[in-house]
Amino acid sequence: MSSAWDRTGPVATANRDLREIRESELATIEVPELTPRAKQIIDISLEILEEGGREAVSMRHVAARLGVRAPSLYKHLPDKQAIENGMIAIGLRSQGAACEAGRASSEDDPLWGVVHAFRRWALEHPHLYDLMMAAPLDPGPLVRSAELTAGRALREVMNGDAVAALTVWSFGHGLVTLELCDRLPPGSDVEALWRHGIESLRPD
Amino acid sequence: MSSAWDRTGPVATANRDLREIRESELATIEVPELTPRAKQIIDISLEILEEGGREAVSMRHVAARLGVRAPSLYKHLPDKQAIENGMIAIGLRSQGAACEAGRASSEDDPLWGVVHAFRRWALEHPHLYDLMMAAPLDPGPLVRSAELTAGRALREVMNGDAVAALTVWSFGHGLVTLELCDRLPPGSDVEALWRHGIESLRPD
DNA sequence: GTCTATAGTGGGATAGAC
DNA sequence: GTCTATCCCACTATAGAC
Repeated sequence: MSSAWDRTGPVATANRDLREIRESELATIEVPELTPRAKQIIDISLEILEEGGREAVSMRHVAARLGVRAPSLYKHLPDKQAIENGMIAIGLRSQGAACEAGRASSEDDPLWGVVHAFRRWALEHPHLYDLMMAAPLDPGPLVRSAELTAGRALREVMNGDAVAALTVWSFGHGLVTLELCDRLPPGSDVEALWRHGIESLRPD
Repeated sequence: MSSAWDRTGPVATANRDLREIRESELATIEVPELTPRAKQIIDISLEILEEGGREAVSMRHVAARLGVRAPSLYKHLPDKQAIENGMIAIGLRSQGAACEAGRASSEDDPLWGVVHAFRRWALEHPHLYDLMMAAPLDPGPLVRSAELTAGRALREVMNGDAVAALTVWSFGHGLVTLELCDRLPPGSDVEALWRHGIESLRPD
């Protein structure tokens, strides 16, 4: 069974740029430990989310798939928000790892490697992407450290240029959202949109 | 199902002038009339939405603000989806009108006029923007015609270039969404992000 | 066109027994 | 750690009286 808690390795930082700022914060965060049972509950919730979307995740459904009753969950997690935060943290780390892998596997064009991985991950996890992106993030250490991990590959590949990196992120987030919501005109050449956007925003 | 989609057919829009395609479809759509009472219900729902977000809009709340009971609403509208479609249609038309006004009031740089109006409208109507963009649109004529109206100014200002227009839309939608969800790093120069993105994506 | 009454379904969460 | 029982909440929607 694949561990949803995989992390990406450390990244070398060079100058005083966005990379260094984020890395230094990441180093100060202590992520609280979850019990094995709590992790299991979150993994099961994730399965239900990816199958049925956000509304499918209820304490009753999660408990049922675990073979217990809903009240039992409260012995392991304080409330439903804790489950959601756990799912979001896993999603952010998974997305970050995918982008990092895309960067590493595309040495000649690492930006495109990251972007392609970003898009693929979102299309493969539409409901998790929705959960991750639809609301402000919980400021707690669990989610916060995962958030910093998620953007690492893009920051790296944009050489820590904050404006350039956030601009590419905005474009990619917007386009993948339109794709997921089926909002592009029928017959649109989606690949051409990605190419045009990224080539226009690529740093010189 | 979708009579509006069927009129256009699966046309590849990528290499054609998006203006003509959309305008010709818009001309064929007959928007169904709503009774005055139905319009009033939708307007009240819109007030509640803008104040309290999507979850605040329930048949009970809408009815309460109208001074009636929830079951009475069903004499004027078939179900809750009809209310949501009405709100979405109003939102799309309002956004389109704002962008059109922005274009007209910025003769020297109409693209920037549209983009600025787009951003301002979204920041002023965050919950309505969320409702409009968070899910696939109902294919019926009411929403469909409003959708075509919404993108008119941007299509015009991009000279009907579908790829360029949709790329700018993706960027703008992504960035304004990140703004609304408070997902940009603290201290980000948001204006700089808009400038950098739009100037990079602006057609020559 | 509005009302009362209600069906039917779902949700999060707690208390206390075992 | 799990259970039963329960609370209280919310929601969409329908039937039928007035």
